[in-house]
Amino acid sequence: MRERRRQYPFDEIEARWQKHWESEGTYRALNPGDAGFDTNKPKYIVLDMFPYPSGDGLHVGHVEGYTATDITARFMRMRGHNVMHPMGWDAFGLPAEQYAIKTGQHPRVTTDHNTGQFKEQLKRLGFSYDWSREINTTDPNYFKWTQWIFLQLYHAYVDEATGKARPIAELKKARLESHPDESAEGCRDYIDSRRLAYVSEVPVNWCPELGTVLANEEVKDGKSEVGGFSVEKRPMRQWMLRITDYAQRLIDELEPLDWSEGIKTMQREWIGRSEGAEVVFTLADHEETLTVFTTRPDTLFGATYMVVAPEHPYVELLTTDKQRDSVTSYCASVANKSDLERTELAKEKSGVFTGGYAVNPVNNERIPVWVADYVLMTYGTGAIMAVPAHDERDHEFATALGLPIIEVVKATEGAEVEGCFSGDGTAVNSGMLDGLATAEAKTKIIDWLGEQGRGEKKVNFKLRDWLFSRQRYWGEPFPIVWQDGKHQALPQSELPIQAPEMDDFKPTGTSDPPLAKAIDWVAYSESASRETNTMPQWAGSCWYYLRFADPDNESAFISKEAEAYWFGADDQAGSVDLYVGGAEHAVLHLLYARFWHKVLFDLGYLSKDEPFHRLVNQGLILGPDSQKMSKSRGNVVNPDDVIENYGADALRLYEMFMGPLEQVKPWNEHGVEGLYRFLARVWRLIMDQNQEGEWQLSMAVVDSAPEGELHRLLHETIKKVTGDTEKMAYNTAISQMMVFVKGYTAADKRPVSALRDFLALLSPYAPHLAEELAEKLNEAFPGGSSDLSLSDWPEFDEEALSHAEVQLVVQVNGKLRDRITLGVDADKESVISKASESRAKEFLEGDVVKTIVVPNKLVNFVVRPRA
RNA sequence: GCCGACGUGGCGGAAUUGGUAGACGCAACGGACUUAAAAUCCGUUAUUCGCAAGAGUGUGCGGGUUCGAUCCCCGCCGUCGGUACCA
Repeated sequence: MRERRRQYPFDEIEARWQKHWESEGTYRALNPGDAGFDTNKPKYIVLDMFPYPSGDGLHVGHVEGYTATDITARFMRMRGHNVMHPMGWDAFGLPAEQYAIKTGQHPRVTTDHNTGQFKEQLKRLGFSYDWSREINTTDPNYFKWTQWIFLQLYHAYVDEATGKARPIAELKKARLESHPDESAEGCRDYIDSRRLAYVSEVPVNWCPELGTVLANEEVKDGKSEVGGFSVEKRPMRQWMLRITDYAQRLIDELEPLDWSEGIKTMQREWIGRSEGAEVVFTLADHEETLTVFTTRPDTLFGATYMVVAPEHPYVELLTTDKQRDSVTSYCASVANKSDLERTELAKEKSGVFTGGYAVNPVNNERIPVWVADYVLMTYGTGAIMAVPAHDERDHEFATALGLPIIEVVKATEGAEVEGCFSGDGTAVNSGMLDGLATAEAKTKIIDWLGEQGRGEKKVNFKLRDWLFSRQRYWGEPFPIVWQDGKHQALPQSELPIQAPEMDDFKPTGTSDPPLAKAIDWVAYSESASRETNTMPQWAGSCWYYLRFADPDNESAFISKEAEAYWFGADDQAGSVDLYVGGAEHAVLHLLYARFWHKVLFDLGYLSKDEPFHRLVNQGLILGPDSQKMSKSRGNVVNPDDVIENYGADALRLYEMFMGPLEQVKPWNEHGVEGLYRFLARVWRLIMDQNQEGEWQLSMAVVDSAPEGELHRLLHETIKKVTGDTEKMAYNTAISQMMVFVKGYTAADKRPVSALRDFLALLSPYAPHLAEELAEKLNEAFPGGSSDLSLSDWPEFDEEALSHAEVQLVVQVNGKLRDRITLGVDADKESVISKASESRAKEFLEGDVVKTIVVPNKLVNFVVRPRA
């Protein structure tokens, strides 16, 4: 291939236009207040999920999503929008830090090198980014505001009455009024317990291999999502963000967004709302009570035992001397298990009897309390009532350990159930509930429990608070110092808090972060020392889309004017008009970003409660072997090679032509060639080679208007490409452009106006070639606009699409028998008469029972053969 | 197990308020141009029977609704993604 002659000079063309766009600032989006800002233009934000600039450079998966957004950005620009299409770098992160540990090279150096390489590669693809808005999460001018947002979280709480965040100062004022006698310390503890950013000593996911803790969302199947290392539970004092206060809103406010149902469902399930009741059990030999959460309070009569989690605070209390040894050793063995062992590998349920008993409030029966690791301390109350007849887990446990099973729900008739029935039915053996359907039984028992003061309705969520600190060097330091064992926020004026220069990035080997080694830095004052944890990588990506609107602002994270214009100018739900990225961020990034956005909205900094209006997830591109691309498989396609051989336009076009954006699809080595040939045909549609082998404008290009078939083909193409580009159905738009080129190549006179319109349609897809050819046309035929990518999108003429005649299908009993041609909108009688004279005639033996005519489409004769 | 998406030629895919299945591209085959090749251009290409005209079959499998089903309904099978003792 390297030796093959180029079919058109894409290398010269592409380099030339990229230089032109850069020097002219062609794709600069203006802010309100900028010279030349046009108030009449509607705004449109097209956003890519910004990349982590890894040392491997750009891969074809990046190119897919970025090309899709680039096409939409260019399309919307041509349709008269002020388009913001920015790019930046999510540059804090593990690989640079690990490289630093290995080589001693500062992560800053690695990061700068990699971002430079990424940017070069992006520019070679001709993406119309507004580079004046470029941001980098590791830039102090950026993370200053990440830290500032953390301070907002720290200084805020959620007001229960409104469900909205408010300044913590308001809470403090109210507290002082309501508890005038409380000690300063007591008040402070109360306030600290309500902050959206708080410190908690809880069992966290500690990954020894990575030397850091991880959020729940970062642990998959008991292993770290990054690297797949094992993770263990370890109690540590860590920063947490109170995302659970937003659980309900994160579900409700998802509704109006233009996201795929699949992603919405994933988020909803992650948040995991479930409705049920809390039931209070008294203990047989103690004053204390044991509260459980259940979604099936109607099965209370079937509760034959209870289970508490091994970490439950009452384990000690409940355990009798006789049982002490076995309980202690059971809890110890559970504590040593990794998450993986406790869930994945635990096929068999295990547990031990504590020796203690609780009393079932509905019948005063004594039921034994067990401790078992199938009950999680982190959900509900960490204790359950076990109804082995109607819960599969309880059933399994009871069966294994020989505990009694009492049926209290009868399945509705007809449905034969095997083993354990966990569906809805009719209550039996349940005293006052007998005969009631499950839903009614639930209501009745909850009311009864309420009257007795033994329980109430309750909603629970699976979502946990967000573990927000990491033991890393290469991340945002917290704007926090510790004094006398208490945390204290640093003032905004001290931001940004920068990490100290260090040579040794290695983990400490303990749970202390590497920053703890910078003794001078940690010593903030004589009595105060700095927080040495850093923020997780998600912090910077939680709000970057906001910063693009006002990237250089030094006095605010975004100006009010820029915020109002870009993020609040219309009434659709969600601010960013189009957001494209991989589905791997369906829960993590999108959940966290929505949470921060809502807090900033509540505090009055933003116009809308949701960040992203329309979300599209691009599908994975597989290797030519239909396997996931990976270095170890050796099936990675490098975009640089493709550009070298076929040009950026061909690469862009091929990736869009492969199939629907959202779909997973394999790379085909020959596929790019097909699109390269198409672009060469476009070139030769307008250019010819003379005898010296030089390219010149084709003699076939004429200054006249298209007529007849050519006219119709043009307008069909405008219509199809416009509609498909709107729908992001880029593959079918490209195929229509191929049809156009085929039709116009066959014509020996090619009207320049039609070619100009076609190049406009092509320009979002193959911007370099389109721009070059438009310029060639302008040189020979004055009157075209000077910058094709900023010209107006062509309009189609509905009249040009009409045909005088139309082909109809003739069917007999639904089978295709012939095709006939008639004038458009021919009346039913003439359609039937012509159809019955067609070749379908010989199949009309028998009685025609019915005749169906679909205007301009088909005729179907329903024939019953004569007996 | 549960949730979601999907299943169409040799391959990527197109077509659905139910109305000509296979657009467009790749690959393959045949031809033109060439000393030859590359590039380019033209043609064929779901499958079975047939010299042909034509006929039969065909959108994962089995049923159903309908004049008519790739599309709607019921039941299976398979692939991919997510999730996993959440009481």
